[in-house]
Amino acid sequence: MDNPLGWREIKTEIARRINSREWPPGFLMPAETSLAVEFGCARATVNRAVRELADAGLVVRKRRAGTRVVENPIRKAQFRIPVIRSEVEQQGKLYTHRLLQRTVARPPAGVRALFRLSERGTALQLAALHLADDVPYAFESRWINLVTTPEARNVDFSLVSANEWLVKHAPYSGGSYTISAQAADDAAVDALNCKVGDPLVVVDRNTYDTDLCGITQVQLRYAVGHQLLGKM
Amino acid sequence: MDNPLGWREIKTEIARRINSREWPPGFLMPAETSLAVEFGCARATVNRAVRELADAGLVVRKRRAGTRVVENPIRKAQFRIPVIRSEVEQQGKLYTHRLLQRTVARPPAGVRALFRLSERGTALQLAALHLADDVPYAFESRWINLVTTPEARNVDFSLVSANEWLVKHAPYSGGSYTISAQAADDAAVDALNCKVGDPLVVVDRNTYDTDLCGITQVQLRYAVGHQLLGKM
DNA sequence: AAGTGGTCTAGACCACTCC
DNA sequence: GAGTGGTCTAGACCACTTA
Repeated sequence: MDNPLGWREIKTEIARRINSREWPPGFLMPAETSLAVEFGCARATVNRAVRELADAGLVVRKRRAGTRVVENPIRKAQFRIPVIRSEVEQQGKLYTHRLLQRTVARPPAGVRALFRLSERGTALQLAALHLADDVPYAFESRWINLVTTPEARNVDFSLVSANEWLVKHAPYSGGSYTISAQAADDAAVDALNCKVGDPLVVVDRNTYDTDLCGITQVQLRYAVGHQLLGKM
Repeated sequence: MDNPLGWREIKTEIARRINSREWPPGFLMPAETSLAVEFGCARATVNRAVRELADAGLVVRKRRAGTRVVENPIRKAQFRIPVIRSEVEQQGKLYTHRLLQRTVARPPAGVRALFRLSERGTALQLAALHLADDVPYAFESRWINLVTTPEARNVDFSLVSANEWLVKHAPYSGGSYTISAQAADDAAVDALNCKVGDPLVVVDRNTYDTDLCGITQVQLRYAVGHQLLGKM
């Protein structure tokens, strides 16, 4: 060993051995202590490197059993869900939004379950349009839980978009989403200025607080041709 | 302090303070050393906790400047891109696939650039259909770089799907993808047994080796109604 | 029973950046 | 110059799992 190796270099070197099949799928890697000797560093440094590889899904670690190169690498793709304003402004465009609808109503069963509401419970329903340089960008249909987030009742969502307000004012712990393709219906046609039947990227998103009680449920229908970008 | 606190508990506690607005957006957090004193642990333990929060995008760390609660939390969503076989089998269905086309041809300009080919260079072109319980699941159109992956020329992709083979035999360093919604064209109609114009979820994916030279380019068109699931 | 990874400690040095 | 996070060390104990 010439230089003191950092965890990044060790991680890269191990990743190289895995990619080059020097350590093929299923291979049982040397223990941390052995690697520490090989690389001439402390065990903690190796640990950091291998832990990152485990986070990335390249290896699986088990106490006593050791670290194995994964058989079927399940790649974890990441993509960022920014506030739409940032997304638009990063393209160098002017972001605006329009509140189309705001009512307090009884939500459908799915949302009711998510919010843990009784059959007669109500929630805040919003519809809004996000625009980039005055061109429709995404059409938002949202329910907000007034039990977990009562302050939302008095917010003027024509001034602040619900997304931005919630991000700054609602507690947050996690969420789930689904991406699908749907044909534009009449509401979408009006809002997004497209034709009936046009294929739209649709993102449905649920957000939970720390008790896993639903805070908000939102459906975003993006304008025709929109692409979600990601990395692996 | 009663018990010795682990980094998970510290991470949870700090996340709580951020979610509860006790430490609002933009707030300058105490330094690691202070937190170590408060929590009665070593600085490295606090470091681990705060580093994870930084990875999750809740705080931003800068040397000398300290750690700040982020203003516009950009949530990183993750979703898994498994081998389609696993995806189907996890639903308790029988996975099969059919090779529809296999040619060596001159790829379009986009693929040529990705693979760093000359104008007259060729690559392997595949079309395949993935089925779940004999029902069309996804239609795959793929180009494979025969420079980076020459062994692909002699593989029988009617026996092993290209995805599975590449995952096990091609070096890998990274990739990018885009998700969009597209109307079904004639080819998709034939393969996926749908109607012309039906909205389909389409995933385009590029994969690179360690030199950032393209290995494969693939487009997956999922059957009508397919949803991609993710977590945040 | 033994060997693995998971975690923590107390200390150290360095790189960076703000003052 | 001084204070922050980034990293590394050498050692320790523990939890877990397999043999």
